Amino acid sequence: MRVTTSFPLGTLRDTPSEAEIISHQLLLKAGYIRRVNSGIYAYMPIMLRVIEKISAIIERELNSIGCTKLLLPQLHPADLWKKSERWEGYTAGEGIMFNLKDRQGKEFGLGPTHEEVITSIASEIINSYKQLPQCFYQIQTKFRDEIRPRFGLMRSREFIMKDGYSFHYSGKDLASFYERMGDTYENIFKSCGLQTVGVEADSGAIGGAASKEFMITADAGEDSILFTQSGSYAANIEKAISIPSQPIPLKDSISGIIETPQQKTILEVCKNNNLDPSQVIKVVVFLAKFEGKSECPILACIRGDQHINEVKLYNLINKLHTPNLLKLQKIEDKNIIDKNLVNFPLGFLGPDLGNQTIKASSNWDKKWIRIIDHSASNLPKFISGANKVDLHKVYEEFSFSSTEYLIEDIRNAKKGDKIKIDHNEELEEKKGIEIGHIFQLGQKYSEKLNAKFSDKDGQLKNLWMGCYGIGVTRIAQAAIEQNHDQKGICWPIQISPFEIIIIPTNLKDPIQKDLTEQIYSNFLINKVEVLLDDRDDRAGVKFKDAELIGIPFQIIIGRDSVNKEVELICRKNNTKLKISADKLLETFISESEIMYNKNSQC
RNA sequence: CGGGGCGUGGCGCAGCUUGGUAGCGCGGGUGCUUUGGGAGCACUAGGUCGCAGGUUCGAAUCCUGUCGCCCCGACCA
Repeated sequence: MRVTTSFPLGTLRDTPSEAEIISHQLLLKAGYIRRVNSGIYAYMPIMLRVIEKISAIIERELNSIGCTKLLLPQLHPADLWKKSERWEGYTAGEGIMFNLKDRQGKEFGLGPTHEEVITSIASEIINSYKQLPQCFYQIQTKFRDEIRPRFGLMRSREFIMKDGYSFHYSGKDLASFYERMGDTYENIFKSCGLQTVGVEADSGAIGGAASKEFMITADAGEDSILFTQSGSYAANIEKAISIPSQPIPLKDSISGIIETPQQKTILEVCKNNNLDPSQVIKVVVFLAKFEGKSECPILACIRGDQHINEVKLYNLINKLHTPNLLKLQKIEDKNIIDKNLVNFPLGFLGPDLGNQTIKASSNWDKKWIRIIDHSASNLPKFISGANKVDLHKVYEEFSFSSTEYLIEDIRNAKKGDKIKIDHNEELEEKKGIEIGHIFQLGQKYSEKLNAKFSDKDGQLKNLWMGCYGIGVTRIAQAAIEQNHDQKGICWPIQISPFEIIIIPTNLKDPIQKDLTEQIYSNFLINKVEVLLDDRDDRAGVKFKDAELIGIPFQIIIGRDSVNKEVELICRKNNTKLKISADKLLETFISESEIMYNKNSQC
């Protein structure tokens, strides 16, 4: 490709002010993407090459384990989503599915994910266990009406994703395929030249049993991951399970009511009364809103030095109740409290708060759902609110197991926690960018969409399903977050738009020009992905642009052309090799091979 | 949705307090010079100052409304 005639670069001198994180700034400045609207981007030619590189790697690896590529529609009829009971959750309120009506008033959604569509189609073509297992995938634009799009392609409203769906005759077959897919994902990311970590994950709105996320570690990441140094454990903080530190026992001498005027937080209570947070149980109130408008108030209790994990709490409540849980929110708003609760001493709540605090006129359920975390359930003696303003009290021999309390894990694991009692390894924390996620869906969708097959015994059974996503455009940006320097992008060669860029420093010099053309055509003939910067610009401009766009190798053709000598430069570590033009191709091939094999090290 | 910030040429910004011919740097075009690290000189094109009302002889500037974007949070794959 020639910059002047077929491949305009569109680099910018200044960084557009809208970009905050480095990878987003570089994508814009180096001319890879242009913003069209909030969370909507055009992929420029140079970006498309990166996308196609990543896609090709994904296709190669998935095909190697027998997956089949197809292309599904983006307009999804509402009926399908109503069958899976996701329509309301995905469109109402803060749902993320764009939706619209056709000229006849029929409702449609723009596909944010494709479980419904693929399941309904698979059920039509899969009749017998003999056709199983089967895995279909596509690489296509997804639409999500994110509440707040941000960081360029990291969280955009329109993005390219590889999504795959597998079908099985048993949970066991699904589980083994899921493991295989996990290995394939590792290969894909390694083939892209990326460092990733696989972590246990919450399965979120997609639902299902096991799920694993693949993260690129980077400070700009939106997720927190907890892991042990040895690699024996790694999980998203939403899912991570650990052992909390030991509580400090309360003194025997303390008992009865404690006056705590204006002390509404754990910290204030501890500071003023010489207590440790681990001696306190905090009571947090939530409201669960279910599909069909029913609402239940929740008392969630946890040791004072720990934090409630709202994802765990959400999943727990969703599991316990039949209508789908739409929303879980903390009750803090005074208007809501006044309307639904009476004698409600917020800030001084204890675990024995009575059901009579819920007003008869409220449309809430008239009974608190009571949940306590393991960290607090067996404290023999603890401090908590006395259910009266400005008072706390010492609870002794309060038994959660004999009351209406559910004892569950609703706690955020944290840095420094141990993962096993007899083990000294402590959890560490890092930020990560989620680029892949695999799920064992089980039979959730096949049940709802009536997707059945005949088993060996002739009985109709629900298909077992898995689903597997990779954020293609997100990988591209995350790769930059992981591979850049002060000058610009340093692509891993595996996903770089070109392998090499030729920079003639002065095209008016006929010797340089001839040598440039000769080298360029030689590279083309030998199928090297080469970009020729044939602009009539000063050398400095071309050097800067080449560094900015981040192609791993540069050939500088300059003064030494008279002697048929050029320079070969490695973008990443800036090594320069002065070399005869005759040996250029073979040197490049061996150098680039090293780079391909060594995961983008020169 | 709550809080904060910003809308002025392709990009980055000044001008607004105190109303009076719409500016600067970069980028674009033409010409000459220059040519290994974002060149110099000269000429040049390009803007309904987000939009709509209002105040005024006169509004980028003041007032009201509205739309959009960015950041933090809430929320969410």
